[in-house]
Amino acid sequence: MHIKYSTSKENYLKAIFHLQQENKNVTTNALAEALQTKPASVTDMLKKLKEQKLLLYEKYYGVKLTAEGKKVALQIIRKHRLWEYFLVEKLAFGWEEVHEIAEELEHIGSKKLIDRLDDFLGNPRVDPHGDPIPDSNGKIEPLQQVPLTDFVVNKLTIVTGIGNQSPEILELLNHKKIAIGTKLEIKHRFEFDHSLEIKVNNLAPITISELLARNILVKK
Amino acid sequence: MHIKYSTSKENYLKAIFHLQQENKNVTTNALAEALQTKPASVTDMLKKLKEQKLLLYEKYYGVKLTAEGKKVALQIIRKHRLWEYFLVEKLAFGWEEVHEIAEELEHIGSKKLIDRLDDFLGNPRVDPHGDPIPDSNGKIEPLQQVPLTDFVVNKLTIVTGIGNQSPEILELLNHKKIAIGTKLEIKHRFEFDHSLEIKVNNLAPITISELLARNILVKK
DNA sequence: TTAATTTTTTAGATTTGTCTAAATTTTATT
DNA sequence: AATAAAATTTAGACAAATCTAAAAAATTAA
Repeated sequence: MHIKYSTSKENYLKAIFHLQQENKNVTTNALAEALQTKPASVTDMLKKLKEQKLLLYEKYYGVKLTAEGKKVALQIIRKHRLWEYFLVEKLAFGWEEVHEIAEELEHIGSKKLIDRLDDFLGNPRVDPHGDPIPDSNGKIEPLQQVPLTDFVVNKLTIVTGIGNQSPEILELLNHKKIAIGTKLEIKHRFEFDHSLEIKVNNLAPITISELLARNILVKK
Repeated sequence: MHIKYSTSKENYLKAIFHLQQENKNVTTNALAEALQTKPASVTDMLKKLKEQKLLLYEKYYGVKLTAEGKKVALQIIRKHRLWEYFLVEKLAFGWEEVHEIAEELEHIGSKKLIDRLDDFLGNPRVDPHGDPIPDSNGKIEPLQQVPLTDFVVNKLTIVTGIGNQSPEILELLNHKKIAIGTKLEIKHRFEFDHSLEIKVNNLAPITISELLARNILVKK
């Protein structure tokens, strides 16, 4: 049940889970990129994880987590997000500086520790980045995303998806330097045409149309 | 300055520091025992630590930490004790169950994290076991120890030293199963002859003489 | 549908920390 | 002081995780 996996293996499982989540192909190269390592090392590790029945792997074909692998990944994500919440809420860190520290803390083993921490923090449901925190059993709410048109003014958020995948919208988004993961903040909503003045990555404000805003999905 | 050492190396430095502190000979066997490993492995590691100027080592002679080695050891001890304090005071763990978890947490790198944690906890000066917590610069108060005769009733403590090292007292202590590290609690003080009724390691109470009690040094 | 390119895997090496078994040095005993 | 015992070190091996360079498979392009 509570087998202890190496930090490295835990990181592989987490990276695979995240790639799956984003509907990306979980390729050897993508994993190497995500884990800052070399494709050959990824192949080596996939064979070991398959050995341990944490994932299904047929060479050249790709990878899929087993139920057990998913369970392990979710526990790491739970730990990561609870520690991030702790760092921001209790130790007054900024939300942009906690990721690195949580990358270390997430590999601390004790389940009792993390369940106590969860209670101490008041069982938060989302971390400081707006990502949902899996519960003690690994259950996780789907990411709350809304069209930018429905988001409040003067609150920082992050682009989590694009409503319409046409080349035309992508061209426009590209021109405005908006992509998944970009930080956004609505500064003003113009009632006349419902266009929005927004800050992209904290740069000087720009204006976008309502139609575009309706197709930008943001967190929470 | 802030070189990152492996968990294993940090554990060696900490073990050496503790053995030095207790005025024990820092021998290869003692280290193997403390670290639950084999003497041959200790020799291998000592050569590496010497290489990195964390300690002085002449084969067959023994070991002594350099200033740098001591500094690293004290930072780990600081982290260990602050995390223990956190676990007991904030997460409601019992003081006897936190050591294991702190053994993992003490290897988390960020100095900023530990300084913030220190402030969050109100800069405690001793951990839940009564051991002093080194400050941010590695300064540590000497361990507060008092003769058992001066200790309060009904408060758990730990034997930290023996006042008189004669074979006679050691024979008696041995018979009563009292050694450094043993848990003690005074249950009653008899005014007639100042003898003490005490519990040793939470077993059935026994009685000891004032003379013996004066030679048992306990924490805090 | 071949050929070129990209992706992935294999083979063999390296580093870190560990081990066993044997050799060496130190310490204790007679 | 010689010998026995204990402690320590060396030599050689191993597992985990990584790497480089080369080979193999899959994909893309001509």
